[in-house]
Amino acid sequence: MTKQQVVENKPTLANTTIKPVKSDNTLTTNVLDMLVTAIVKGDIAPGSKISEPELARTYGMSRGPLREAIRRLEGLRLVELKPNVGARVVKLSVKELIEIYRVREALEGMASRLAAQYMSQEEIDDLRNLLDRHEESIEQLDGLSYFQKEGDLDFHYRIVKGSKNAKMLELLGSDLYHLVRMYRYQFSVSSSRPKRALKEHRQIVDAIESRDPELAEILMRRHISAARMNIEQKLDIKN
Amino acid sequence: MTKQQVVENKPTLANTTIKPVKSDNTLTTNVLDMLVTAIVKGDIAPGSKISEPELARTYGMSRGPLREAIRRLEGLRLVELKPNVGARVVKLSVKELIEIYRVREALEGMASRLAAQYMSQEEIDDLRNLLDRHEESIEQLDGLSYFQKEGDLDFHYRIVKGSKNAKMLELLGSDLYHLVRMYRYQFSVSSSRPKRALKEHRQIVDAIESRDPELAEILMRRHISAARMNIEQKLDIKN
DNA sequence: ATCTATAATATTGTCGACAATACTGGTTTT
DNA sequence: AAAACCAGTATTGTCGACAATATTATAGAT
Repeated sequence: MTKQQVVENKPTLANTTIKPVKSDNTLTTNVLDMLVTAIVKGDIAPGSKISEPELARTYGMSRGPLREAIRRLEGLRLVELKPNVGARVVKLSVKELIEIYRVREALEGMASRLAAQYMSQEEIDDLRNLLDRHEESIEQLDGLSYFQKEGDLDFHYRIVKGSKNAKMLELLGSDLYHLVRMYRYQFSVSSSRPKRALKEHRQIVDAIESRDPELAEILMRRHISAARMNIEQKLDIKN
Repeated sequence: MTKQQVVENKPTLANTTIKPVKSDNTLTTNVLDMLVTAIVKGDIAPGSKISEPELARTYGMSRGPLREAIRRLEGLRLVELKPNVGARVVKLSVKELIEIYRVREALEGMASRLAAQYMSQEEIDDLRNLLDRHEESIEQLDGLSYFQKEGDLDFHYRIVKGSKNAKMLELLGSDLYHLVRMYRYQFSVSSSRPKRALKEHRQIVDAIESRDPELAEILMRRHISAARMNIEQKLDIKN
């Protein structure tokens, strides 16, 4: 009888969208996971320095694997490395956040276009279910924070997956969404018009189900563009 | 008196567009640069396994820094890591290449749009000079290989830089262009209609100089889309 | 002879120690 | 008092050795 992992199937935890729940047994990957969530949730402050000796003591391991994990964090754009000095957690300015939204507009617009061609009917149905659950969450305000923090990205992630373009999934999943989530935790984004957003989500799904790539792309671009302008307007004063 | 490694300063030609020629004195970054060019140029075969002991012997260093470099290579998507097994050089299928071109279409389309807004007149002039040089290269066939292998990406890189969007530059520069170059070396891409491409490049610059974001995006998307279809047509048979 | 199981080998994972560089505080100089 | 210099300390960079895992080779069974 092997160590058959019973991976629980609850598909709504915070990190399900980003990485599968397999707990690797190498120290590097373990500490990497921990550091990712710690950084995204702000437990390690943005802009703060990452001390190898301190972390090694904290996690009870040697510096070797830790350093490797840090090099991987750099690949995820969550820390910045300076030779002979060390790693600092990225501190995202509003300017950078805006940049990310421009990238998302381009990338997810294309993803929607492709999803309109390649997404299966089953995936579309699932997506509609997801949106129904989001609607409930919005009605009763308790689940509201979930929807805003993670649920929204869930939707976007599924569209990208529906594009069947692995490279796009990789770029968004491992480079950008981490940063977006980090931002949301950091500024504890109050709400960017949840009902309006939900409506836009539904329109996008409609376009996809109609197999209208052109429209799907346009709607997604508008949707993300609107979110960007919302941020600009809300945060333009404090750099 | 310690074993002060004298690292030679050869400014690895191929990667000039991508990263500035600062020769860091840390072993990890040095070997990283070497490995990047070795992989991109195919000196290390696609799909082949990366042996830590072997490379350590080759470069005369210990496995520690080497492992860190490999972790960074993973961030650049040039190798794939499997725990307890090791790293393999990515082997790009035509399918993945097509995916990359779809991503480029989206991303660089947006980059062109932004460049039409933010590129300085000086940058535009430089760009025109670059295209003139490309034209010469095409006339006399000797420089032709340069234009096709590196010059083309030079053009695209400058557009992206002109967008003033650091995140986009990061994604394209460190994630995608390496792979595109790798592909070109690998398949020694005979030529994708150099004269036609040059003409399209000029049209794009025109649109940027006219400060017409809409048109700049459309032209760039068409340009990349055409390149993609060219590849599809040329390579669709063999997987 | 093919397949399975076990042993030998090689490779990856991890650790602690030392060297090289950056940072900190205090002293000296103007 | 401000700036420059210097010593002491802490952190990062590198190394070689050992442990854990995977791969290969050998031996045995059907």
